[in-house]
Amino acid sequence: MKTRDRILQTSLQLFNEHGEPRITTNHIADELDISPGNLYYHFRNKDDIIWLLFQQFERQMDAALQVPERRVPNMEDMWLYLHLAFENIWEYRFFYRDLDNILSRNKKLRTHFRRIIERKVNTATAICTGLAEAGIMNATHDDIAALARNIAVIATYWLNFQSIRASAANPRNDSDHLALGVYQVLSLVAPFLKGEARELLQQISREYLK
Amino acid sequence: MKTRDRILQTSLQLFNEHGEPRITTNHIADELDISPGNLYYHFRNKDDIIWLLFQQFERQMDAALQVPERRVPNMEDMWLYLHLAFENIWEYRFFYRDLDNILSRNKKLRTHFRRIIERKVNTATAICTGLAEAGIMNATHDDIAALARNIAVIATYWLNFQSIRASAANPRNDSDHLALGVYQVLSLVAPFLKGEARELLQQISREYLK
DNA sequence: GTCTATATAGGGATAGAC
DNA sequence: GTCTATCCCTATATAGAC
Repeated sequence: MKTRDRILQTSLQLFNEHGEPRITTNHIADELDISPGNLYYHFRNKDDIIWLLFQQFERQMDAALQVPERRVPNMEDMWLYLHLAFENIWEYRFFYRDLDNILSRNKKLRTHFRRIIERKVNTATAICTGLAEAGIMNATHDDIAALARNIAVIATYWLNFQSIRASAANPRNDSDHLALGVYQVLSLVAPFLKGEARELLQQISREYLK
Repeated sequence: MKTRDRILQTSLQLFNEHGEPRITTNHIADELDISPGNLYYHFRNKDDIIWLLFQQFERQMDAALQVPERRVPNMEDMWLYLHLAFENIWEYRFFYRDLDNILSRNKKLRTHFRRIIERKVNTATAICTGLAEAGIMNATHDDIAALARNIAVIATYWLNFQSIRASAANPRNDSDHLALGVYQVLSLVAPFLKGEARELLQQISREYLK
């Protein structure tokens, strides 16, 4: 594996574990048993590393947020869709932990991140509108607008919320947090669904949280 | 006004405006036209200032999160309740901007903040259970549990979410952000309400967002 | 209570040898 | 590509005079 890639990989891991502001370029170099000078041969500065990591994240997120099919999505689609998004966020969670801090240092990154947020809102709106038109969902235009914003907030901050709540006394493993996040988003949508779809969703949720 | 209080006030203002990590003790002293040494006469260190500010916040939040009356809360109660909570968060928003960062530095603060979060969830649960028992709300125990968590997430992170989305091109004033936050939370609750209560809520929301 | 001066430490980043 | 050595800067915090 090339040194450049090892730096990226190790940075991601350390950032996720300890938070980006606490990890210095020296820490990264130490962890890799390379010199700080070597690190600066491969990257201009710390923000450069972060930018590269962000681009990886953005590519995966763009892929995850696509709604490829033309048909109206069903509940299983939504489940899969959310799961992919949450896994991605989990993989690059350092980003979300210090979001304001990181975005305020880098204008380009801020623009791109905002685009991801808008895309979350738009995709959620499109799916819900599709469900409403198909007669599966019962919601007005305003309902859907508010719902889509709430979906985006939960999808963005759920892991942060959990990491504050989670206590050492009552540990859960990582995938539990993701599953609960998906469940929380689905429970936002559920009350707007009509009879059968709603029950199907509850069934999936129960299965999922076991 | 005592120097000690001026330090607290100015710190809060600078933290809110620029973010706590970017404001040093020197910045605070500069802004007040006092020496750094003077600042350290009044406070042991920066975390001491933050802790004092947190205690102010906690006191106000505890007051806001009380559900004093014994009667079942109506929609206007909820509106008022949420509004107080959001105003409080807005006043100490620096805290929420770099939440993980600040909590990871101070264990005592983490414990207390977690308590506030739990209290948000519990109060939301209590109100919803009250509404359900009064026949105003239609929701199972599990519905309410998920709903209360979502309410807490939106109430905690809405302002962060807005500050990322808000663009310089389309400025809104502060109170608009707060109002929209209250609306977002109410729209979480609305679909579980029965006929009249739901319409009353929509009416309040419309009035509120004008 | 307040100031000036300063110690200490750490992070970001570069120069130049190998 | 990689290392060693080092520079600069900034932030926290203290000592001691006034």
